[in-house]
Amino acid sequence: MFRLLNMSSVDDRSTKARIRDAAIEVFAAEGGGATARKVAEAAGVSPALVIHHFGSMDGLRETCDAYVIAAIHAQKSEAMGGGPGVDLVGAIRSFDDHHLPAYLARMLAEDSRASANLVDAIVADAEEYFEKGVAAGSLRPSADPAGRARVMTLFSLGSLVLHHHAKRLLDIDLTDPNTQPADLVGYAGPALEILGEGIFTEEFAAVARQAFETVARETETL
Amino acid sequence: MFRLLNMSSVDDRSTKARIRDAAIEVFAAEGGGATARKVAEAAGVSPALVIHHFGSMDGLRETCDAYVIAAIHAQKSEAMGGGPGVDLVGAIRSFDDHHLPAYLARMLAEDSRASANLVDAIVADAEEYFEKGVAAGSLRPSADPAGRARVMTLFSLGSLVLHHHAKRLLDIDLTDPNTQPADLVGYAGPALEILGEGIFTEEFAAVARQAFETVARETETL
DNA sequence: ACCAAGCCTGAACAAATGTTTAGACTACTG
DNA sequence: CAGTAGTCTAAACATTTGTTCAGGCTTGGT
Repeated sequence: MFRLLNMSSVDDRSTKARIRDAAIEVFAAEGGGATARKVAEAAGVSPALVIHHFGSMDGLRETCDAYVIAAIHAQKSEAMGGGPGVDLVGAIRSFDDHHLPAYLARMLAEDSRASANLVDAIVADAEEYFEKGVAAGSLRPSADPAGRARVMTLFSLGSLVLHHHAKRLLDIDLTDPNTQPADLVGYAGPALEILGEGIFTEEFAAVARQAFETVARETETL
Repeated sequence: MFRLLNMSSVDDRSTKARIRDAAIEVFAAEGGGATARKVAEAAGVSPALVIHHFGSMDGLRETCDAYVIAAIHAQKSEAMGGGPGVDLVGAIRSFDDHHLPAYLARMLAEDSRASANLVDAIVADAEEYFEKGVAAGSLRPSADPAGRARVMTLFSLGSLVLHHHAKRLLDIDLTDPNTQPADLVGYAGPALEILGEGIFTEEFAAVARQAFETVARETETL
């Protein structure tokens, strides 16, 4: 009854979009425990309408997945433009919607095709960007550029997935777009140190690498 | 009916232990979608018995959490003895039970008190071990030892949580205890490079650090 | 041989789930 | 104004969930 009033003055999103956003919020908060009724309540509609618009809960899930993936791809080019380039978490954090990074964190921890495709795309971007970094002289060349990009992506996204622990350990909310750079000191400081000079001494790194290669070769010939 | 025969010749675990192990397997595979009936089927018992032994599904979950935590603490001292020390994933991978690392990965992604306590304990160990590494000359000293240990733990555990992606990207199963060192080349190689010398060039690391500190200080004084 | 105790199951239960149905209300179209 | 399409809800549906109940089977003690 107040639909027109509400839509024009308060919320210009379509009902379908409002349900989708509510679903992202609920999925982010409750994970697998999200139900059609919880989503409906969060969106202020009936459970039946949720199904009506998305066919099924699986359909809703797929829509949410596709939406966050699209949002990431839209943000990507912008995020890739400035900054140090390796600050993947920072790029993800800079979404308009607060609940999107948390949804993404849940999504990454699952073994779905959607998350696989997304990670593959992120890795491809990282690889390309690392290449530019090397050419520009900001990144060291690597003996295995593709592998380095992959492992670095695992590190970065892993931190995002563990954002609850990051919050507790470092008092930093990696999913909050309102976090200021100053608040990131606890994470960015050590990360910058690790990625700037490593953590191994040169002697130990050499020894470890050699030991590793030896073991690898031994096992290979078995 | 064949209970005694089975127990003595094939499986000497108590029925309760068998249910617990089956539960770990199901939880690891299905996550939140694990049900009492699936656990019962995996254990070869009735759903009623699952509840009889553990009171409720929550009770079963708590028992499983406590069990893997105990297993980790038991493994810890052994794992800390040899190896490079930073190879947290390797230590976790070396469990007897194949499904334990996968269960752990699921557990870490959740915001439970059990996972918080576990991560805190792992961080404490890492901190202590890093200290020894610095003293022994294998690890560089850090401007923020505690922070470095925390961020490194996030990197390591994050890779474990994302083991599905690691498997796809690097063809490595971080949860499989049977993985040979040679199979880890794709992960350990880049990781060793990153942690050995960093990824930033010295010039860029200096610039980034300075830029970061400036921004942090600016925001602070606002 | 009897009894008590523990292990275990099949059947049933209430609650919650995703989904369907029937219909009310609104808005646009001829 | 009639009608048609779209939006939305209340109620009901079948299914699945965790859990309970009553009782059968085996074991061990006396």
